[in-house]
Amino acid sequence: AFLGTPEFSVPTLAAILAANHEVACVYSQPPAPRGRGRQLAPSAVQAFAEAHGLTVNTPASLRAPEEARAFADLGLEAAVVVAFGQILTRDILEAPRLGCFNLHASLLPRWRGAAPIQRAIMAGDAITGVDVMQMDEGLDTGPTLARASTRIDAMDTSGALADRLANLGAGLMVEALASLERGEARFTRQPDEGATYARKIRPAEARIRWDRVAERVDRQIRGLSPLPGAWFEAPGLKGPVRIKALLSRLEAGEGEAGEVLGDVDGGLLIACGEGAVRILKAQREGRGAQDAGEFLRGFPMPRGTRLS
RNA sequence: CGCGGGGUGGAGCAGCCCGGUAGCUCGUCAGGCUCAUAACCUGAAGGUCACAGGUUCAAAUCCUGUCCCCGCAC
Repeated sequence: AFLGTPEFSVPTLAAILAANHEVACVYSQPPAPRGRGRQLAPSAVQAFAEAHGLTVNTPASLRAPEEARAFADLGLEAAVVVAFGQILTRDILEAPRLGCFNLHASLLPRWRGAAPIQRAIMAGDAITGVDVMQMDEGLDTGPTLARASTRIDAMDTSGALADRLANLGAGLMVEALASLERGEARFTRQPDEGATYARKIRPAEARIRWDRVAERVDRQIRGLSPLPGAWFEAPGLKGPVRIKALLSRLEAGEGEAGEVLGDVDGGLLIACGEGAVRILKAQREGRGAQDAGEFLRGFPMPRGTRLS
């Protein structure tokens, strides 16, 4: 069985299918009202699975006794879990013969939890990766059996990194399953040392504070891009306008925190508490994302403009 | 029926409230200046103002409906 929900989970499911594994059932979070208009929409995994003719089950909770029984009755060899969104109880974890295996987007034990990709970028990590672990009842604490890593580039965003890790992880999971089938999987207990918790992103964290050092602002922008998007306010014709910064680069520069230092070279240079960042891609409310050059043509922010 | 913003020459925007010459930045083309230039100057081309109805002497602008995009909330 495969358990997953968002876009991040899809490459792994696709890779498992491509490797000719039999997928008895796909579990995903139930369709929820999302987006504008509160339309009921299926998760990315459900949409993909149904398009490939797989059986999809979307229970509100796998804790329900009948759901747990149905899961056990599948008579699984193994279950693959990628960003499913529900905590699995012991009876679920022990139902498949080999157990449940989770793909997690960090180099464990660092960044256990909900938002490992964003947290890694925001913390300025130089390297991150994906781990496959045997799930236990703790939060991302199970013994690992496979790992792949990737560098975090100076201009990486969470979106780009998530794509990379999803694909890296898909291949890694297939390899891990193969080693399990051969009985050659070797498990490594996670050390306690270096464990950190990747707390879910709170809305308040998305607001940019220009009085912080540039490194931190830059990481915040890239770590929260494209979702939820780090934002600030700029003076507009009809009051303050909320602007999301979607891509940035560290740059030299001095000035009052939040002061626009220049708008040349196709990017907005803005002074931080220390140093400066150049915003290369931005989006104002009600509009689409644009490169800095385009953005500034429609929304001029001359040198000296004060941002908050 | 969750709240809100937007669809205007190739790109990005203003104009809409207070109906009546289509404006700005950039790009394109031509010419000029310059040792030279993505710089500067001059000129030109290019728009059924998302779509369909309605009101009006007259609609980008007011009213109704449809399609698409986006922010918040979720």
